[in-house]
Amino acid sequence: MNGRLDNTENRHLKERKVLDRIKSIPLPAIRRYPSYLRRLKKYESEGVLWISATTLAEDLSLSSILVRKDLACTGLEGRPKYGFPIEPLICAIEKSLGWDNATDAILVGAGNLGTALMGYGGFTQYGLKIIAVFDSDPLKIGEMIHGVKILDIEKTADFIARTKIPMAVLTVPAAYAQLIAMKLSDAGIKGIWNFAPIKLKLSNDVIIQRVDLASSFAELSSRLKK
Amino acid sequence: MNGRLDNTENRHLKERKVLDRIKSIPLPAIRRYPSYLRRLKKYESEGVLWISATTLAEDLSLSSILVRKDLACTGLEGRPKYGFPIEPLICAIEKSLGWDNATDAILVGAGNLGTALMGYGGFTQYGLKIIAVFDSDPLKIGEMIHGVKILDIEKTADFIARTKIPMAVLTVPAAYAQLIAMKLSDAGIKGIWNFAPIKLKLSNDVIIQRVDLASSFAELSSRLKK
DNA sequence: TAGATTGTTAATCGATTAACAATC
DNA sequence: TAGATTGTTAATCGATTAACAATC
Repeated sequence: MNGRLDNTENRHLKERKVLDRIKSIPLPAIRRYPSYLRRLKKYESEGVLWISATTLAEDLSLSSILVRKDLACTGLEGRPKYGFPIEPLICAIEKSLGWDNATDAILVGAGNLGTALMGYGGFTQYGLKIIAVFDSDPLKIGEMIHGVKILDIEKTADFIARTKIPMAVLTVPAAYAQLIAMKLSDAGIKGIWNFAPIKLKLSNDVIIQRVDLASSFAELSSRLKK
Repeated sequence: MNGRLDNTENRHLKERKVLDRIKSIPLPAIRRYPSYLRRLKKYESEGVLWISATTLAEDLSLSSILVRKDLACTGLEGRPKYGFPIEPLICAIEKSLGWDNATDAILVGAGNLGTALMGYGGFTQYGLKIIAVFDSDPLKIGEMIHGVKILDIEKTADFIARTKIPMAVLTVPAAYAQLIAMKLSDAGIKGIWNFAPIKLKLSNDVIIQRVDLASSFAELSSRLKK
């Protein structure tokens, strides 16, 4: 009886701990997760079943303690001497990222950048599924782009409201980005992955993630200068 | 006499200090510089002559102390009560980034992504000047892309060796990225801005800056999950 | 068992924030 | 002068690294 009670309590404690951990995975770890995933999937495809944080760290030129800490954040426990079972580890990381259930998204702007992203292919691996593409060019509307139909950008708001789609990839020219983003926001979008070289100003309940090429180039320039 | 000696010493000390600062500008500051630049240029175009770190910080939703520290790293001194003179401040930041003299670069891979980047326009603002584009597609070779001629990718190594061009923007498909990067490296390229979703492995004297969309999307996913 | 690898607790490091005297 | 803003020195915070007992 006592044993059973202790067990229940233990399980609750453990669940609590896992929850806390999910909430508090440090951002740098989150950013490293995709590179772990890539590597782990490669091992998996080679038939490897177990991997140690030490090995993974070496392959990615990271410190082994860092990798161990990062993996611990997923809540999966490793086995001393063996490391981590690869398949469950992949699942645990994907779950931590929210990549276990594919996120449906729309892509707005079927120009060169939008087309390039559609062709990237890797997106399905990230649990990102583009279910519709929107553009304003009458020549493009109705065409297919990597298996997805291009729809009239005027119908975007309707589409979002109807499908409750949570995410938009924004690849329109900078000059239109703010206006279109506001329409997306009004229609109820939850997150915007913004590729336009503009800082969007929207209500705080829309999450905006910007791909800032200028920052990236600044880093390259300053490293090159040394 | 004494005064003059002191002056010389002072100047040396100051120069020394500036040098130290250049070497040691923290990376996060470097990454914030482009957003400062954008905003400062906007003020400048509006005819504003002086700006305080406080105002700049408010406009960018940053802490004012952070902005003050970042600006201090450029070596430019502000004036209590007035702030910083805009034009010299822009110059100081550009200099810190190495954006004062335009960096010549080539772009390798004239697909959708490469074309999109050529059309971005903002690049000249970053002191990046694409002077040649290379591709393997015979249909593209000889064509113009945003004012730059597309050359045969086979001629890349020659071109680099001849022009001593320091930087390459790599926008080829993932499958070719490593091979092409190795050729660039052998030809003497100093830095590669890598847009292929692949971690390049090159000798350490080539500086590689990767635009990692997976990391960016991971951040968005995890923020959206909360 | 011995040794490698884990998870955890403590130490270090670097960036951000706070406090405040100097100054225009 | 008074008040805003600077530059600098100290405190806080969070991430990385180090140390080490637990364990397969």
